[in-house]
Amino acid sequence: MNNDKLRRSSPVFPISSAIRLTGLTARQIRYYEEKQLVLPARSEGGTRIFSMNDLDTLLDIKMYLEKGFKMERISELLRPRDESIDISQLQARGKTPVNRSDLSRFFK
DNA sequence: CTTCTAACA
DNA sequence: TGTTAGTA
Repeated sequence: MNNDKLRRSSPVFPISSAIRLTGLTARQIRYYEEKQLVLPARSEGGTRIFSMNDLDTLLDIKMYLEKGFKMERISELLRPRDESIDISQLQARGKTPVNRSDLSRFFK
């Protein structure tokens, strides 16, 4: 359903949650935002609010960096996640959407 | 919590 | 290039 897409893109987590859930540092997360790899929303006070999609993206960034990918390459791999792009469009491009909102990803 | 600058390998 | 310390 479309409700899933909405829930997954709803900004709800503060950076402290993102830090604990991804194992990244605040600086790393801000650095990735600076590189446009993640685009968290902002609260009224100016703090970052992450959606589940953002957290998934951060986990992917972490995984790809461990595999030695350049960030430039990672941003290419992550681009298809934009909500403006439909799954059918992804398939037309020969790219497979990753399972999202799988909480087991946050634990090892 | 934020932003910014400078520094390191 | 990716990350960090120190700062305000």
